[in-house]
Amino acid sequence: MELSLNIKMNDKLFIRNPEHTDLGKKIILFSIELIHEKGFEDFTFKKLAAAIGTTEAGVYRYFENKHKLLIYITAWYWSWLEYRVVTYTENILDPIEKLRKAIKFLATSVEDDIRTSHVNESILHQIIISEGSKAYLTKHVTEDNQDQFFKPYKDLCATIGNYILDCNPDYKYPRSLATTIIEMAHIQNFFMQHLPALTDFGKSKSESNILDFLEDLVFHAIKK
Amino acid sequence: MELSLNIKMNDKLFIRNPEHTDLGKKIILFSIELIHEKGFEDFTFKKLAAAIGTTEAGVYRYFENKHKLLIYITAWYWSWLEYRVVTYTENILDPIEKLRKAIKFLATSVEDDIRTSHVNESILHQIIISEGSKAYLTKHVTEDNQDQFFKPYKDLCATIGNYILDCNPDYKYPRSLATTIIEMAHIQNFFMQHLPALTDFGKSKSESNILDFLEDLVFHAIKK
DNA sequence: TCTCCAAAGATAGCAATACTATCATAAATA
DNA sequence: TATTTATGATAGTATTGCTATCTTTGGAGA
Repeated sequence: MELSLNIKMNDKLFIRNPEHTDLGKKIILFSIELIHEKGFEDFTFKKLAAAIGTTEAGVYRYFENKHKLLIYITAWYWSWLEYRVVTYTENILDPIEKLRKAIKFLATSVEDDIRTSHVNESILHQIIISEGSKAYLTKHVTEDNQDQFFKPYKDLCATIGNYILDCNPDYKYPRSLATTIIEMAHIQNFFMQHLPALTDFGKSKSESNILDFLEDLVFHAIKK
Repeated sequence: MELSLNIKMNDKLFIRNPEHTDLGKKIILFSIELIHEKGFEDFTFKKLAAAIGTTEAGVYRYFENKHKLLIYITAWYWSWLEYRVVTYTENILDPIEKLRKAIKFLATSVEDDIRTSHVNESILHQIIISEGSKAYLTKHVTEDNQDQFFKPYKDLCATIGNYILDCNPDYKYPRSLATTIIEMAHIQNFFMQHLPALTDFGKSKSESNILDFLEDLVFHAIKK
């Protein structure tokens, strides 16, 4: 039996749907590798084309520019992550345990998901940490938002926000706490790796410490 | 009486010290305006030179590239902010009140500081929110860190971390909580302005709500 | 007052980036 | 078999991100 997982993407993000063709899938696969290797600023469609063995024009047939491609892969990540969080927590009845498990999904590295052959989730997670916020930190965030590019992130935020409300219906900041968990999971991870003086995890450099910090933060915040 | 405030900057950040000349000060002043107006990606030294009335080569005599200039202005901001936090909280004896005041400084917009004629702090604050993290979200963060470019941020983080420990010496994550306050003050502000569904402040769009959220978060976290 | 020297202006040039356009060809489909 | 559709191959253009060189100017020291 062959598993496969398909995520429906906003079709304003691309010119031609990369999931529909071999070249399209290669563009996704190699762009994740190349952005991870060079960083988003040094990543170009020309280099991507060379890595794939196609031409620059070939890539431009799929994506308008590299920023749209970044939004595409970050949106894909949020969709995939929410799918995982929901799937793996749906049979947990205790809301505290449910939220705890969700935090774990948000704050922990992932193995490559074999159901998605054209995406390496492990590297993608690293990209989200280092480059993810560049998807929305732009002057055109409002137009991009009107085109619903950030809906997957918002959906995840709403889901986690509801988990928080299930623990404490009176808590006043469920969405802001949800984004705090998500953003801090990434930022503390980046700081731990590259600017350890900005964290308390410099010595061990272990993800489990970030998890402890976030759990401590969240469960104190929502304590009745 | 004329006030003036001078912040000593890491001299690896520039080729020629911009504080020493008229043109240098103009570069700082106009770059803050232009980055705010166009966003960092669309900001170029050519456009900056045109805005100032000098030439591209003129700007390159002060800064190696636009990324060094971004690090310069963010580092300046962190130094200036720490100076303010320390100055305006040093006579508060109650550690809880001291931390509360510090959070207010971190999470609230500023008026232009008249003691620094070549910097508009109010616009600078907006830049830090939208572009600040791009200073360290690069592939060369490690080299930049070795050159001590992020020391002002680390110093601020250590200061706030100590305020936290003054409230509760047993709290296990003072630095991570400090960066959480600082980063979330900015991210929640950005989300409130541009992606309100990611926060609980979309309706009022008021900074005081962010402040309430952060205070609630911090004082629950460090409660003995 | 002269000199000289640092700062700035003026201009040129070059490789890379970020695209757009056109034409040919191969494979899939009707 | 005709005709879309995807890709390949190639060219071209404006802008970006620099570096280099030569000239001018305005003050500080002799």
